[in-house]
Amino acid sequence: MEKDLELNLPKFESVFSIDCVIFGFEAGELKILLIERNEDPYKDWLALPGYIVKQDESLDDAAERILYELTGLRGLHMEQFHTFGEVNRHPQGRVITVAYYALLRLNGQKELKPINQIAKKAFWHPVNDLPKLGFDHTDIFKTGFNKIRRRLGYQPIAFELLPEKFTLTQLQSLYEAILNKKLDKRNFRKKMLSYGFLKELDEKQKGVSYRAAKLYKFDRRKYSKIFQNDLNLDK
Amino acid sequence: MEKDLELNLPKFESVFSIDCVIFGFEAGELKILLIERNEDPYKDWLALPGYIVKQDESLDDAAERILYELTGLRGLHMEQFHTFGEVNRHPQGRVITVAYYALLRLNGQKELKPINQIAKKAFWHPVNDLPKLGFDHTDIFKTGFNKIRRRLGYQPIAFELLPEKFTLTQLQSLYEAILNKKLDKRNFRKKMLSYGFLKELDEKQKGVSYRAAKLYKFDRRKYSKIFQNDLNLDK
DNA sequence: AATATAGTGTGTAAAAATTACACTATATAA
DNA sequence: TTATATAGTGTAATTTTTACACACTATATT
Repeated sequence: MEKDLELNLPKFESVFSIDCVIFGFEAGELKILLIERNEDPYKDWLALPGYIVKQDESLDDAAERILYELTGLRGLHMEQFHTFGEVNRHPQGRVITVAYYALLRLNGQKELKPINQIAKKAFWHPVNDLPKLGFDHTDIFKTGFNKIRRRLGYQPIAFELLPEKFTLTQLQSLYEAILNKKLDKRNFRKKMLSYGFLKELDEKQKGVSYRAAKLYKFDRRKYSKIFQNDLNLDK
Repeated sequence: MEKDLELNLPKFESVFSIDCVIFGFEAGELKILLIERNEDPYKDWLALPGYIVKQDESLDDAAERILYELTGLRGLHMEQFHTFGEVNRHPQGRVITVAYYALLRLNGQKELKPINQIAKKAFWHPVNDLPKLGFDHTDIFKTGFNKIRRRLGYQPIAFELLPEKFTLTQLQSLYEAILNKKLDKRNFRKKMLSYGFLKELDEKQKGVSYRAAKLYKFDRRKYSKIFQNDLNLDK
């Protein structure tokens, strides 16, 4: 940690903050939401969107507010995944941070506009080839990425990253991006369809210069029914 | 939350604490470590072992210290599993708590002796039929129990609860206790042995009034090798 | 010494899930 | 019309999971 970052800044005794690891998927590529900081410490550095929790708000509420203020995004379903509490992780003193993640569909992205002045700008960056980040945010990102990779196996998180209507190839390439490996097309389709929670639509892809693929959507009702059975009808 | 608990106590603005959900297994029964509090708020109530983190210690260090001071236990491998941060979860003000879990073998338990005066006593209590706990500790316990239930499927946590040498029946009844369902004996053994990380010893159970079972131990080296392969040699 | 008791230890066949693998179909662009 | 780029499809072999019942053995009891 750069020691000169500490100069002339107030000291914290006991503060909690939130940091957000927000994934997006676009053009077959998995991305993460970063800000350029406009405030010390780490002014002008790239970092995860994150800030201090207020006295009278829950962690979940703080996460939603902070993400909104720094990036203009709101209404995401975020979940905490780890709390980082090393003594010297923040140059101004003792700050522990609760890290949240969310997944977001990036179809035809509106510009990201920070609401307050803490962030100079907010933007999407591919998860591969991530730049150096302020604080311990590189660690936080890595921990979060491992978490969603795990979660992909037993929770329907992929659909949060796709447009409402998607092709099976899009779904597969998302899985491949998160798991970082190639999957077999026929086996992937067989398996996904066998779950029974994908609804085939009477519609096809448009605007492509090759055979258009069928569109599907995720049927959350059916998913819940199946998932509940898994939990309750245990033998 | 009982409002009169707030009377005459100092107010906290911003404090972090640790709470510990420690599981033990004894006589076929899964237990959890509780204390009887000797300090307001919730004086004389039962609660999870937990207390406030100091300025100059990491969360992991705090967890170890606090568990030791309240119960006399130390050297456990603890891991955080969730952070609880509702605004009013603590009657004295804003306290967020990072919850940790650990698993412990209870073979021929030495008495539990709190080191400082925060806890009147510490004791093991069966996880079924849990009494009412102070703060939001019942929620914390439930969240922790669900976590280890999940983790049982992909991490070798069961062995932390058993003595070094154990029988397959003991292992099975531990799985049954955590998962809260009966398993098939032959299938369970076949599967466990097929992993190849259980080492059969040249030794048998002693002091039982029936055919003595073979003893096994968990071979962590072999486990690591297998587990690493799972992670790296992905197709 | 015989017997009761209580838990140990073992095998197989059927069903289900997973894997590996390659070609035809179709939409658009040139 | 032809080139190109992706969509869409089936099967056999292998592996994993499931369901299921009885003989064995050490001790305790009579």
